[in-house]
Amino acid sequence: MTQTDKPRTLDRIDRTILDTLQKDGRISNVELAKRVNLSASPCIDRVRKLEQDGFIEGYGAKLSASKLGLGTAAFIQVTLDRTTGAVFDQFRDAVVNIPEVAECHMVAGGFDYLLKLRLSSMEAYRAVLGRIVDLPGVLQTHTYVVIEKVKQDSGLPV
Amino acid sequence: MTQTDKPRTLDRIDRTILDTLQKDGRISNVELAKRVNLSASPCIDRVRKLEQDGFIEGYGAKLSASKLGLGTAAFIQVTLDRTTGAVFDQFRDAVVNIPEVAECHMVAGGFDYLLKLRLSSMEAYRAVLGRIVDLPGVLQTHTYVVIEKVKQDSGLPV
DNA sequence: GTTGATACAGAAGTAAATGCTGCATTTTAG
DNA sequence: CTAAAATGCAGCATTTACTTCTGTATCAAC
Repeated sequence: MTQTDKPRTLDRIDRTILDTLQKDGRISNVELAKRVNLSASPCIDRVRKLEQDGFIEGYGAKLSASKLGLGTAAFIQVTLDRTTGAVFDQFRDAVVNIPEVAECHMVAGGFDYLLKLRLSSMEAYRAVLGRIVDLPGVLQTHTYVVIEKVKQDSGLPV
Repeated sequence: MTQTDKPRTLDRIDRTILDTLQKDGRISNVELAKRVNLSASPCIDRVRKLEQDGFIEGYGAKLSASKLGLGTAAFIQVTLDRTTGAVFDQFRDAVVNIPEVAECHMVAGGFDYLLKLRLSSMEAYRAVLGRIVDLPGVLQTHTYVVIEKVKQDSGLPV
C-alpha cells in the first residue's frame, strides 16, 4: 500500500493546467486561470491538488547549457563485470556523485548502464571518461558524442 | 558571428539565482530575493537580464511520468541507410512528430540517432517501434529498455 | 577631483494571492 | 422521483507581492 497510482481522474481543465504549467511554469495564478477559463480561486485549488497528488513534482527554470559552458553532450554505454552483486550498488553510488553525469539509466539489452553527460569540451570528456572507466566493476564503455540535438521535450522526467 | 557566448560574466548572486530558480522555479520574486540576500527590485532586474541574455530559456512544471501513465522509458539506436543526403532530413522531420519520442540526438560513433522514448507500456512500445522502423531510410534499430532511473538532473537541456 | 555608470535599498501605487461566503449543479440515499 | 449532501465555481475583501520611481553609494575612467 505504498504506491499504485490512486484512482484520480484528470478532467479537461486539469490537463490544460498541467500542459500550461509545463510550458510556462512561472505565470501568475490569475494568468493561468484566464488561460484555462476559470476564476482565480478554483484554479489555484486545482493546482494545489495536483501538487499534493503528485502529478506536479516541482517547478524549475530551463537554463541554457551552451550559455553556461556546457554545450557538449555525450552518451556512454557502460558494461559491468557482474561477478558480484555489490558491483551494481558501488557503481551507482559512484556515478551519481559525478556532476557531469546528467542522467544514468540501468537498461536491459546488451550493456548495463546508459549515461548522459553534459560537458564543456572534449577535454572535459576525457577527464570524466577516465573517472568512469576507473570505477569499480567497469568492464568496458562505448561513447557516442552528440552532434546535434534534434528534439528535446521538457517537463516529464525519465 | 551567430553565437559564441557573449562575454557576460555571472557573479555569485547570478549563479545563486540560477541555482535557486532551477530547483524552485515558481517561488515569488520576494522569496527569491530573500534567498539571495537582495531586495526585490535588484533581484527581478537580474532575473530579467538573465532571461534576456538567454541564460534562462523558460520555466516549466516537472510532471510525474508515472502518475500520467508514462512510466516506461526506452532508448532506441537508429542506423540510417545513407545513400542520399535527404534521408537525414526526412527522418528528423518524421521523428519530431512522434509524441512518444521525448528526445532525439544525432550522434557520432557506430549508429546515427539515439532516441529516448516515454511510454505507457510495452504494447505502446511495439506500436511506436513499428512507426520508427517504417520511416524512410531506417536501416536497423536496437532498443534498450530502461529498468531503473539511477540519476536524473533537471534544468539543463541536452 | 570630477564625471559617468552601475547596483542597490526604500517607498508608493498597482496587481495578484488567499480565504471566505453564497449559489448552482451534480450525486447519493431514501 | 424527491430531498439532502457534496462538489465546484464566482465574487468579494484582506493580505501579500509586484512594479516603477527616486535617491544614494560604489567604482572606474579621465
